[in-house]
Amino acid sequence: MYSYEYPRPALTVDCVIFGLDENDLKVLLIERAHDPYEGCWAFPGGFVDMDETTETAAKRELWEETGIKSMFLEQLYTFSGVERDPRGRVVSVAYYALVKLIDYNDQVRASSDAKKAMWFSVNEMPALAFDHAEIFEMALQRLKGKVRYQPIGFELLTEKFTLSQLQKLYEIILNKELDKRNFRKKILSMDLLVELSERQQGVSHRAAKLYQFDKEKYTALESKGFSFEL
Amino acid sequence: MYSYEYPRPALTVDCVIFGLDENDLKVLLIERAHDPYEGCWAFPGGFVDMDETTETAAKRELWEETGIKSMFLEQLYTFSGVERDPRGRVVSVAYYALVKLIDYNDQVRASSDAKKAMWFSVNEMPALAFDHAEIFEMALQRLKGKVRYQPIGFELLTEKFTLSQLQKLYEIILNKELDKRNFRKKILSMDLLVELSERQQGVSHRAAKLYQFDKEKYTALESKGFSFEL
DNA sequence: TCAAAAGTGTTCCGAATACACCCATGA
DNA sequence: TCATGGGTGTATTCGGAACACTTTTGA
Repeated sequence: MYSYEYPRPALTVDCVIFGLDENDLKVLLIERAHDPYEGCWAFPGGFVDMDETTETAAKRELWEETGIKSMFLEQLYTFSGVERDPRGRVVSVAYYALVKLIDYNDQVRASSDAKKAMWFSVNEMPALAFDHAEIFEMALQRLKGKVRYQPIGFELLTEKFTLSQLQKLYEIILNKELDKRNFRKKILSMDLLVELSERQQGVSHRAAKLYQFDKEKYTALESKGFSFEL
Repeated sequence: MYSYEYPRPALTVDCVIFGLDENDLKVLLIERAHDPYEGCWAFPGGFVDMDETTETAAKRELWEETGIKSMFLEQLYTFSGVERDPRGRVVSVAYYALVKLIDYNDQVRASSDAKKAMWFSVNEMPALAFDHAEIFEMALQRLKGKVRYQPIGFELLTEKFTLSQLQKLYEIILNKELDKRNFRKKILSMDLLVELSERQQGVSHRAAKLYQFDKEKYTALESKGFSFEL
């Protein structure tokens, strides 16, 4: 038992994990096995230990619940509604993460059997536990906003990708169609993509060139006041 | 005494309060009266009560420490470094606020005597307690970023203002000079300002027209997908 | 009459948009 | 040979940036 002179809220983290498949932006949810909200879907999360930051806690939860180790992770917002957890006062620091979905599909599915984790399209979300619907809304808004002026979209793709895949990504996230020629013109003019000598494999049409995002180049440009904007 | 099965970090809020005077963007600091960091300057803040959200707590602290009641207030970031407070584990949710400085100068000064509150130019900051230097940096960056695509700058001015004052505001915050004609053209073309029939008083040169920000109009436009961008 | 800030338009340039056809490949 | 997506250039429009002089007012 731990005693304090004044009462303290419990502190947790919750993670909104975004992944992209062929046609959809998805998030990973976990089915709750216990009350409250038993059977309800919720974002993975848990208590913050005394010797870790909230960010470390978020990474740990992600690892424990999905097997995903390294990814883009950013603090979203701290939710502190007095009644947000029926068990008592719980303040939660929410994070959002971007993962290369296909890389981790198997691990997640493996851990699914134990914990019932599942990817849901952001357009077909089930009812969520606690105030997670609010967290979700904010995470989606943040992603939509951020993707336009920071090259974080690449975190959702594999290392090598075609320009069409990249365009599709933006179309899915921003939820609007983009012109192919204008998109390519703009993205290539930024000089952040490396054209590889490889090409797409096993497609029944002309194979597209593969590209890679050059993070060093981006960091260099950024520090010189360059702004990525789609 | 309050006892828990697992240890819990203490939860606090800290507030970065921005105000604008003639020539400078300023923040309000409080001189610490006790250890740790006695005599050091720090942002106003304190513990979160069990029956209030972090936002409520931030507003309360602001009221207690400065007498300022209503202002723009937004969550900044949650700081959770394990060693950020030498007394033990303390997680702090930081907020930033924008106030019409001249309105509150007196109240703040009144409370100054008791608590030693003082406005510091953001360009002449003293050493800060805890990790408050980090909080400050983030708050300033956030303000600079946000001011460009949301009309929050008006929160720093009085109800009625001249276009030159508004331009000065942006020049101070963004830290660069703007062209007068282009600025006026742009800001007026947004149709968010109401031109009043009044004029400036007591200046020893041609008196400028006074304007007012039309919040209703902005909310209406915003919901129709309008984007404020300077 | 001088100092100090208010107020006002036009030109130029670059970026964003709109738009349609041929090419390569595997089935 | 056909279906499927890959790949490419130009003309137009719109917004941002640069730029200087006249007006008003109180001291």
